[in-house]
Amino acid sequence: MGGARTALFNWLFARRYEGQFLLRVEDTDKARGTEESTRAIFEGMRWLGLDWDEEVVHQGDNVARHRADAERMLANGHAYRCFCTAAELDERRKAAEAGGGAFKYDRRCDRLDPTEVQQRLAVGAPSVVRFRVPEGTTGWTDLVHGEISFPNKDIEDFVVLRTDATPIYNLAVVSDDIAMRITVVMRGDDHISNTPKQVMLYRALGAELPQFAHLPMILGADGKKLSKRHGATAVADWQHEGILPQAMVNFLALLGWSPGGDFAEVMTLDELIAKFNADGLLKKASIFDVKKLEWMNGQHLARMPIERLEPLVTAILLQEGLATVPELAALDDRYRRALEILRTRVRSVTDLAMQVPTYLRVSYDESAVTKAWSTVADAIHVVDLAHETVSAASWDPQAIEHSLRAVAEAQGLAVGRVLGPIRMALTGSVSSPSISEVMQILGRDESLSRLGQAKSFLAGRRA
RNA sequence: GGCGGUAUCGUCUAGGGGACUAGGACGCGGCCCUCUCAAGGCUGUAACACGGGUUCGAAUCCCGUUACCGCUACCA
Repeated sequence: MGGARTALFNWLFARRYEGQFLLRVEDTDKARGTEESTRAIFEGMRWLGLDWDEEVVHQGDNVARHRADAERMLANGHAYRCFCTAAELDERRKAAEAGGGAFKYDRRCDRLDPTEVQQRLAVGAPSVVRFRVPEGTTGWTDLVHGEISFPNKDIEDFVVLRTDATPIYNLAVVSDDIAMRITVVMRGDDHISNTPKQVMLYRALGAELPQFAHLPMILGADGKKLSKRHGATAVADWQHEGILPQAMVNFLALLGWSPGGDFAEVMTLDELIAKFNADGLLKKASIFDVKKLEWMNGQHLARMPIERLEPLVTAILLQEGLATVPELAALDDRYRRALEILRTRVRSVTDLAMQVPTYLRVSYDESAVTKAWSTVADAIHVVDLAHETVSAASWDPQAIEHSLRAVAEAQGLAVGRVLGPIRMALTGSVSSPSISEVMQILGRDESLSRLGQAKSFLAGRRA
């Protein structure tokens, strides 16, 4: 989710200011990224509607340039060869920490005589390339945080090229950003401490600095960084929960960004693009509030064009085996009418789909039966009454409902005592849209048939 | 440990020295509407982390403390 939010902000920023949004897979560390996870990222972005300009760049394809950049720094004095092995460094680190101090590389290889370096290289001694951190302080103006600076003395000479000549993240990123002519870098604020190193690399490589914007993290309900433990953490998980992409985008956009002042929280993508600005970027980490996401989803569910909602519901219905194509076709325009009256009653597309089968067939849930038809004799009486009314009258659900109410009043019964049992007969449930709406969608024949079915069921109960 | 970042209702936030008895949204409670369930309307609950300054005046500026997070790798 954090990655999705970061991508969204980059995308919104690019779209708002008519820039370009570029996607790069940072796979420097072969052990990390798998093909599957990058595919999940692409799919998640597509689902959210975040399209990118230009072809995806794979960092791994640019290793030659990363090396060349390291060589350049070696040549212009911004970097040097270091022959200390990882094991040696480890030992020194441990020793320093045991003494209560912090370890910092002592630059001993920087003091090596040039001929000594040549000799070692000649005999094939393994080495890494280290960046020579200059004196002074390094800072930048962050779009989110304003001025940030670090004393260089707190930064050790860091490795930029490994023993196997593969680049370290910080070098690869800077090298690629320069090559791709990146002007704005928006990323998680866990990168703030990396930034001074990158700033130094830009300078050593003779490149202009991009603008940096460090976005706050997204946390789980417990205030800890979002992880698998928090349940649905991947974009696809929410898709399967029945969350709409536009709701997700809307929700995510408001996590760490605010248009400021009084504003309506439910916004379309276009509205978000129009309002998005760097000023509204917030500094504080925020907690992923599932309840609010669900509310937001309900809002979008109720507002989106019905013709876009329908196919989403159909897909779930078919996939879950809750309905068949002929069944839905038989419903005809009553399908959309059903969706129309149901959409304000649910908060997810899946919940909406679950409601549809009621208009295809009835089934009685035992607990609903005991609740709605608690007294069998009364239930029979009411259902029978309804059956008579429906069959006698001309088909006008509204009028029928009115006459049922009239009957209830005449007999001194609360309206609910009459419509409740009928609702059960019609929908097999204790809750539904209004009786006349339900009858409208079911139609006269189906309504009659369900009333009849309820009569015989209740007769069986009495016996 | 060092360095860096953050700190307003439970949550997301408005606020950028007086307009703040701190506003909105989600959630939660109540009321209205109502055949049920929702939706909708009205309403209640609830916060400036703490301590010092600066100032006539501080949620807003400065300093410190605390808490949380990040970096401190031949991870990204």
